[in-house]
Amino acid sequence: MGRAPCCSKVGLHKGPWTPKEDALLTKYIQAHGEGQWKSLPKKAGLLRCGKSCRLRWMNYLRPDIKRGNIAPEEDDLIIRMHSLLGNRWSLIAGRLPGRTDNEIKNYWNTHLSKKLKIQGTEDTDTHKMLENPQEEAASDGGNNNKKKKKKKNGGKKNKQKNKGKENDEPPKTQVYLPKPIRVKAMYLQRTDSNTFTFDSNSASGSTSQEKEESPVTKESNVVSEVGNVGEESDGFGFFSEDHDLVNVSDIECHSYFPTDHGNLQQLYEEYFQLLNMDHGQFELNSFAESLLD
DNA sequence: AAAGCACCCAACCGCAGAGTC
DNA sequence: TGACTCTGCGGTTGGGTGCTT
Repeated sequence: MGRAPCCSKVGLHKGPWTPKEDALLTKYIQAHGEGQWKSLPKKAGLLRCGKSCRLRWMNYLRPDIKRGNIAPEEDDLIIRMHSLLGNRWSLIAGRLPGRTDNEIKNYWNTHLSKKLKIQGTEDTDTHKMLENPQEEAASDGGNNNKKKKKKKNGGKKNKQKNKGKENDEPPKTQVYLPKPIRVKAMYLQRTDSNTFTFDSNSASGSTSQEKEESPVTKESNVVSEVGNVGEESDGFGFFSEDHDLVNVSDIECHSYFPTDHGNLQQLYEEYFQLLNMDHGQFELNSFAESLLD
């Protein structure tokens, strides 16, 4: 596998984006849609590498980005999802509408890992919730070699929150695979009539992992005691009814995402059950197996 | 007031999977 | 089949900002 030349190319800008660059990128994507990142900078008149453009769009400029103020329920979900999935930020982000993997990663590194370390509720190396927090915290020795800077007293801005709900999960008898929903940018596609459309198929997930998951999508929508996470068979109602393109003008981003704690809780429960089920009973698909690594 | 420290987060880097030729 | 490109992911860095001393 070769590596595409990227920012090492001479003459390309690096570092913080200027408002002008943001405007150029946004304008281009609104006109032509996402994708073709390699050629996008040139076409958009940007002196950036495609990778940088993609990152800027995905993590900052996308219209459905929800910035700042991680809600307590999101905070809680991140912690528990991390205990199940480890550092699979994109998967975790996929369950937190409007949040990017980068944001969650940053939030984890700056807030949550610290918090859990102090609370001793998770082994930050194995990502498993600890049964005996005190012992584990003691054995850890308080070293975190990955951090380039030592924190004093665990950080002055560290916000402690009362959790204590890790063992609240009621026993479930049925297991359902989580819906492989990846909340992505609204894929704006130009149509012949010069109107923009939302490509629901692309938006449902296009990463390599989601592609693996896709065969599960249908099966995972079986009616469950856990509760149907979304509406109809669309998961979060992200698709139009006929799974065809819909006019972007009809879309309001916030209305397509689960925002209440109940849905986030359901999502977590799906993962939780998946990871706790008896492997012998089921033939796990590749997605499920990947979660169990 | 200013120097040093700690924190936050946008952005970069390198790797790897998938697709294409 | 292998080389190459495109894309996405996770780890890491470094500059800006605010707090402490």
